[in-house]
Amino acid sequence: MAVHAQAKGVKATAGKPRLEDVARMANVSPATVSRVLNHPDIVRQELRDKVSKAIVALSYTPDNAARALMSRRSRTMGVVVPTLGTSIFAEGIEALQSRLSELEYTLLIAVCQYDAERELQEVRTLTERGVDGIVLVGGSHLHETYELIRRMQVPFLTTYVSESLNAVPAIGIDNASATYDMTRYLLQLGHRDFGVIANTQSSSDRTRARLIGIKRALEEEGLVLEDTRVVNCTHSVEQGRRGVKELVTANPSITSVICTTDTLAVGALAGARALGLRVPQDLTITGFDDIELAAQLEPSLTTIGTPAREIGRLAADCLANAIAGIPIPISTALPYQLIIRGSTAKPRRKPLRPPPR
Amino acid sequence: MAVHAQAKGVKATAGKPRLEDVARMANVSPATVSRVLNHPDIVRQELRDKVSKAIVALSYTPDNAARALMSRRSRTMGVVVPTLGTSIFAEGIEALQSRLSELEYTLLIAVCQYDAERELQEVRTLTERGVDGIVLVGGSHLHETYELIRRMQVPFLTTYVSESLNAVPAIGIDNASATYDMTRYLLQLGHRDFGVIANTQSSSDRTRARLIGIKRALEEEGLVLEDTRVVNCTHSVEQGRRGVKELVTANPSITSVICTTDTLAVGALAGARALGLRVPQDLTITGFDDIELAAQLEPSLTTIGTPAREIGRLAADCLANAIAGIPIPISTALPYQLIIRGSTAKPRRKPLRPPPR
DNA sequence: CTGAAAGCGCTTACAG
DNA sequence: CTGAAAGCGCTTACAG
Repeated sequence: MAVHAQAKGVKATAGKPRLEDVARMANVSPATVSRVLNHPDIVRQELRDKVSKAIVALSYTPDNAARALMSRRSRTMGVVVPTLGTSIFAEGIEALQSRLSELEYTLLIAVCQYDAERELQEVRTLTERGVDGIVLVGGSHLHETYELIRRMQVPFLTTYVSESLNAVPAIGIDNASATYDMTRYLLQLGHRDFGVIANTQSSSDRTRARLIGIKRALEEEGLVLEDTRVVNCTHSVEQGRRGVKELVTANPSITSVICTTDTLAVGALAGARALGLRVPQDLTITGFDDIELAAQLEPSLTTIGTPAREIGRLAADCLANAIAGIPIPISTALPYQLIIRGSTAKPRRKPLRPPPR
Repeated sequence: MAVHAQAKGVKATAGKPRLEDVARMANVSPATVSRVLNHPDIVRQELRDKVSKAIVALSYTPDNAARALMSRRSRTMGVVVPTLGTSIFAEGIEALQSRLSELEYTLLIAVCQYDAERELQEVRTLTERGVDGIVLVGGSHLHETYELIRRMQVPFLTTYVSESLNAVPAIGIDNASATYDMTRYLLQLGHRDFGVIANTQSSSDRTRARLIGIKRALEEEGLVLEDTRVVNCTHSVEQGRRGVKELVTANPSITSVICTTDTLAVGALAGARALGLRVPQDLTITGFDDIELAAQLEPSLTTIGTPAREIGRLAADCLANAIAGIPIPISTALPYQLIIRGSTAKPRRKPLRPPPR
């Protein structure tokens, strides 16, 4: 008992100051200190000043755990992204965090490596940590993930796609429309003989939408994209490199290769080079995302620009609004950009020489 | 009063189950449920099973705010990075988060854009959120930042540099030694006439160390790096582009340009191209970091590889260990790699033509 | 090994 | 406008 009391005594002097310490110093009740912190307008000026002084004097900061316990609000949001290695996700997160910081929220981040099970696990952790809102990427998630978040009764939105699924608000771009535009541009250049490299193994909904856009544009011209013209793969530079070889070997008449991401296109560029093909003279190659690298490559990459920062910033605002009772628009379609650079040109006239070596 | 009671009744059925609900269902005291959760070994098997079943039946998850309030542990770590736009930081964060997740910690992330004031502000937020540990990048931080963290009495470490400052444990590489090796390699190729592009405006300690390494190697050969040979700039591709023009214009005899980061080197490569200079035939250019882009450029970039993933993973382990009472080594120097690619060659024989256009 | 009780540091009806 | 009191959902000495 005596020991306990002493321990408490030590704590009071050495430990972090508590609300009570501020109250004592300012000669008011703890309730008043709390009010100064949370609803300053309902406290008389005089007391407000006394309390403020005491807070500064003790350099008091409220304990967030206690605060969260009472208010049922952690002032923390959670996000799960497939990876940070792609600059559009890195940029989006950066903007999300910056904006949240301005709104006085912190950001809990998790990476799932394009693995839906892992995403569920991370979402579970986030909900257990009591986040006030959740941001995911894309529209394909495990059923349990949706359920879990719904049970939490927490604002939730999906990013990088504009199409809402399962009534979850979405902020992003119309992927199908973007690849449709890209394909129309290539058709206008005169291309009729296409190959596609698509990371269908992962992030399935965005890739699927991108494939749909390509096919729609081709069909309008009476062209059909045969299965042999589509390489399905995972998401890596290496897969792009392999993909272009596969396509050109199987279909030497191909003049244009559409990749569903820039990462794949970077690989395709390298693969074309390895085959002795000049881009864009011998082969046109396009990407999607406009990663930082795209403009710096030789040739620079024709691609679709995604407004990643804008997505992140908007996501932050929408979550904060939702908590304040303002509903999140079910679908927010942001403008994308068709960025024409050096990797696209009119189709070559002559057939391809058989690959050297 | 009646209303209040009713509200409570509703809550008990509709809201999240609490520890007490589990206890009631399992016919034990709340204390026992808590023990099953935290110290299962001191609970009799039979009760343990009953409690476990009740937990599953109610799909109970403990409230972290309450838990944190009692245990003084949030099971959350915090990290502040200069940016996520550089792949080495993105990779490091990814590895840090993955490992923390395995250790059942969550990660609060903040970005400071190379701004020390902003870093302090974000650290302040992290400490107020009650993180159990903090990771920063590099060794140059505001005095207040160190003080703040010290007061928090929370494990703290610095990453990407191996040199410990202010007694803060460091995990990273020896930057000076890395650029020393790089410079020696260039000297061995025959270069004697150097220029340097350095982002001295930001992340000062790492850049400073890198400059020191360069100068040490040169001095050993009796060479001096004059001030006109060093372009001081901020961190962007554009600055690298500008830097190389400045250097070559002022000193046409330069044969080799050392950049303190890959981002600058990417700009330098583009700048050289714009000047009509071939790399590496006319000009040798080197970077630092081995960002993803480095291998894909044309020419590919000679650079220093930093073990970012390893740094992140180790940081997670060290923080967790520190909480368990195992002290963090004051300095952990990880191996870097000199990666020789296509942007470096022997110096040209002839003087540079005056820049075309 | 288990339960009753106190308490972590706050917030917010309630009563003045 | 302010204070005394209850309580948020847990954990952990303490006593059995």
